[in-house]
Amino acid sequence: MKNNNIQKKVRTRIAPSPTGDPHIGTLYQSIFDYAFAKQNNGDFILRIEDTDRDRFVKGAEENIINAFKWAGIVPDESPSQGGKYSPYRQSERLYIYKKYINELISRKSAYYCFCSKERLAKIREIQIKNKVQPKYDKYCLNLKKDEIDKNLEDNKPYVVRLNVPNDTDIIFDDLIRGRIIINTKSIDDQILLKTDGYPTYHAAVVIDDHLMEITHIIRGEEWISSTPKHILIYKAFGWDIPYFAHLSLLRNRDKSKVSKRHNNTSIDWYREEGYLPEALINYLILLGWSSPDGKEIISMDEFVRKFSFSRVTKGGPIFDIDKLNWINGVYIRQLSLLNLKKLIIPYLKYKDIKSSYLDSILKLTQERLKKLSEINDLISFFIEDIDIPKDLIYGIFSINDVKKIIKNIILIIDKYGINEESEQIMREYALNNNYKIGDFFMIIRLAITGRKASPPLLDTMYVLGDKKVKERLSRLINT
RNA sequence: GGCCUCGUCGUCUAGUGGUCUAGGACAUCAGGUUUUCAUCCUGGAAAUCGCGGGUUCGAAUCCCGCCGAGGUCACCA
Repeated sequence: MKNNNIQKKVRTRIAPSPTGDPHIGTLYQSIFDYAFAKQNNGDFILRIEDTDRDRFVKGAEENIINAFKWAGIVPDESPSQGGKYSPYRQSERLYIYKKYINELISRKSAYYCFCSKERLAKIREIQIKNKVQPKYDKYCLNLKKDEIDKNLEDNKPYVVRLNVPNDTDIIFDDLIRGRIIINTKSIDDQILLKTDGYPTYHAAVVIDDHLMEITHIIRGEEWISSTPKHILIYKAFGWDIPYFAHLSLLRNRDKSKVSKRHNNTSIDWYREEGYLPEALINYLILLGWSSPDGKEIISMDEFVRKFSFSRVTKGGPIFDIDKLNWINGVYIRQLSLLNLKKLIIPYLKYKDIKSSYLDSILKLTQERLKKLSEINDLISFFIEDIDIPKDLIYGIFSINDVKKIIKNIILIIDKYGINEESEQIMREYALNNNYKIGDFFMIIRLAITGRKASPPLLDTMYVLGDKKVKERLSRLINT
């Protein structure tokens, strides 16, 4: 394959369609586009592919841009920032496509097609019945010039199709998969311009990628089979063919392409759940690539430095939320108290906690968090009143023992306060009365926190303060 | 169905002819960190390298065939 891109500035792009929520698969692809571009001091471009007016969703573009901003993947050029190759929205580039598609027609690489949908459906039906691959039969390729002119004059609806040569091997060297050969026998005369005047993806993507000087097309595996169409278009124009790299697709548990039915595919969901963007990106990196030193906790900066296509994974990884949770926990634990607090406040349902009180609580909670959204559940007993689980408590000791113990604890706190000394005295008390230490402290924990698991008891009591602690303890024995 | 891609522990992966009785991580199990949970530490179980042939003194690694999974075959991207 002839290629002059080697000396050009590296430029990659991500080209999402504004058809719904910002998709996790889009982010996955973009980290590779971004890393490769940055590694080579190149540019990473965000282009919006909104040529399908039926599936267009209002506000989707803004959501995509915000999701990328959250993830920290900042494009060098995009519809919102602009750039040298504006506009970056395909719907605003219609005049460009028209011009180039007309050029293709004049070069005889493309042709007008006036076939009705009914006729198309019919030949399709026959082909399927005869078990041959459904393909357009090139009927309109042989239209006479005056016929075409008349149809155009009559405003007869038309599309423009790519004239795909018959039985030709299209060869390209994928940066991840090596040489791929696809014969044009399996390729239809792709529509380039739709009746509504919009180009199809295939036309727009090639024209834009060329005009925007994209050198490396890094995208999902689902595009492999249409790559020959794109190559044919590049060749028809006489343009340099960019490098292609096809990433494997993220999978559901059942191995199908990752989808809403089985997974949370919206980037927004991960933000709402309280995944840190750095953790999500780290996880996505791991799914598609392996570090030469085997390191699994890796930042985007490090990825940019170490990335190479040869270490990109070929198999389609199953999205495993358990591992993401682990990574997220690692990142949360690495946060400074100040940063944790800053990040967690949007997730807090308790809005009027004293700052210093929140600090004390967070110190006890940080290493127990896997997701920021877990915070409310984890700290509720510090803030709200609790239900004392009497059944659990009296399942451990008898009512009489419990009353005796609690009374003593209150006495100890009255006398010594909450500190290591008083804890030691509690322990001795338990020992002297032959209470199992674990059980002994468990009933205190249950009485004070309302739950079987909590941060270390002494610390918890200390943060809660002796007034609240005593109030909860007495509530248990007074009812 | 045609074409294309892929196939190592449950999951993500390392591995590019001998150092592989296949290494790491998550999850899981057991123990420890003189009270729970979490963190941390230690250890265990877990992959006949999809299957069958070949090449070779020697194959997860090379070749052939098969099987399985996925993708794609739209006036969607």
